Amino acid sequence: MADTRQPIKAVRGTRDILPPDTSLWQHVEDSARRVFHRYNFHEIRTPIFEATELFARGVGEETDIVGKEMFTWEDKARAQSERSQSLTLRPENTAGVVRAYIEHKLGESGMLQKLYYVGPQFRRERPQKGRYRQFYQIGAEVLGPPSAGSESPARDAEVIVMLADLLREVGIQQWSLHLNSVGCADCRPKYNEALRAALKDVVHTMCADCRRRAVNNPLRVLDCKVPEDQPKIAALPTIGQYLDEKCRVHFSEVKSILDATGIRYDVNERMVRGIDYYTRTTFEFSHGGLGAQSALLGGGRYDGLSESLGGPKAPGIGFALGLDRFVIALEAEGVTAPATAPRAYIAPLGAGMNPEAAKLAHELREQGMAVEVGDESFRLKKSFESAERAGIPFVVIIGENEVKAGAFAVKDLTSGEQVTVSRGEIVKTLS
RNA sequence: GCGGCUAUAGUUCAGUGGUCAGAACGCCGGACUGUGGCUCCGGAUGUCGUGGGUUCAAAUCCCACUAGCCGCCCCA
Repeated sequence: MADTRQPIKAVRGTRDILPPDTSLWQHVEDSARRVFHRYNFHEIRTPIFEATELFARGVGEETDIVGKEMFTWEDKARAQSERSQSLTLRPENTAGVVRAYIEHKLGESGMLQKLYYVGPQFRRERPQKGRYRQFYQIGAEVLGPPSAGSESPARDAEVIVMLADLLREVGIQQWSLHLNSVGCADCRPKYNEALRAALKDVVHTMCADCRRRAVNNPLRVLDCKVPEDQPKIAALPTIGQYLDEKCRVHFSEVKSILDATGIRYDVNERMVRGIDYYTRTTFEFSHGGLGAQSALLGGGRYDGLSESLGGPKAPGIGFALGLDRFVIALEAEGVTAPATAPRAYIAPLGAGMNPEAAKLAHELREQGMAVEVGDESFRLKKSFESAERAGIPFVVIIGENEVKAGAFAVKDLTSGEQVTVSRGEIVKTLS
């Protein structure tokens, strides 16, 4: 038997989010839902765990996420009717959404699907500020058959504009948008080849990290922060030079729409994304003051994902926003959630007054008013202090005098004024 | 997964070998027996992260573990 005095703690990389922090989280979630609905997005809820195969095929076998960061277990068969299978806590939600799109044949409607989700994701990384093993994302996906317009650069731009709206709505001001195109299945391999060829000549003069990246993932070399390497990196070929005609046109139309809507962005040809499925447009909104985890949200187009999961052709674009980091950014900018306190504190005074207080509280709550109730054992001073501390503007006293008179004493804590009102007038007095 | 820093009251922290571990804020009680904010008085804060070791003696030194933070990798 374990020592029962030893309290059990939240496991590494997980945490509790408590009030009043939760109200800031709700502020972000409520804002997101509001903004998304303006853009005609609808919520989808997919399972928190899926077949491991989904992420292996969707996110990419070679990615860090799939290679070393997934919570995976073998779910053993316990009955003849069950089969054993490998399951994984979702490390991201796009694969699950596309799986659902395919499974429910949403493309058959011929309509563009505009879906958003809110929920926990799981990655087994080293925890840090703004990086947790259970973290929360808000994301959205636009996908559908090409005939529904899913391939249009207008979709890319609309998603990005929506995010700028969300940032404004929520109150984040110090953001920057980084934009890139990573090309398609035709032109990206050509760029990769060119990059490898160029690196062959200079990589031996670069830092140890770069020498390793040049072999594993040449695109990552572009991310290097070592000052001495910068001139060499600047001389490497850029993806822009290798985009084919269609990709180039697509990218320039995305930019035109952003220009038309007044969204500021930097084209960053060195921006590399960690998930295999991205094609053409990729983007990232970042925020200062987040330290090593500066990315607030990121996304991009994934024209081949549905097919790689065995589905129909269904080009799409989406993003994921890290709520944990988003909230840190909000705090850094001093954004606070609108305060919510009950309207009145009902203070029963003296033995036998609890039922009277409960009766009044119930009547007020039935009419939609939020109220808090003290206890007949409290001295009045304690009731007033409790109301004061909770930010409740009115105290309603119910004692012997009030019951005899058939009225309540109502004190406005802001003005200090106290009046006596009948049961029938109390709602008006408190409103 | 790698490197570094850290862990003492609810919170922010002081305390680097020697009576029973401290401050501020917060909390509780009283002055004020049915009236908050200000003031004054009093009180409790705690297996000093966990487990070992060294020592006559450990919050303090050593080791391991756990957790957090910073950076790397990577990423939301």
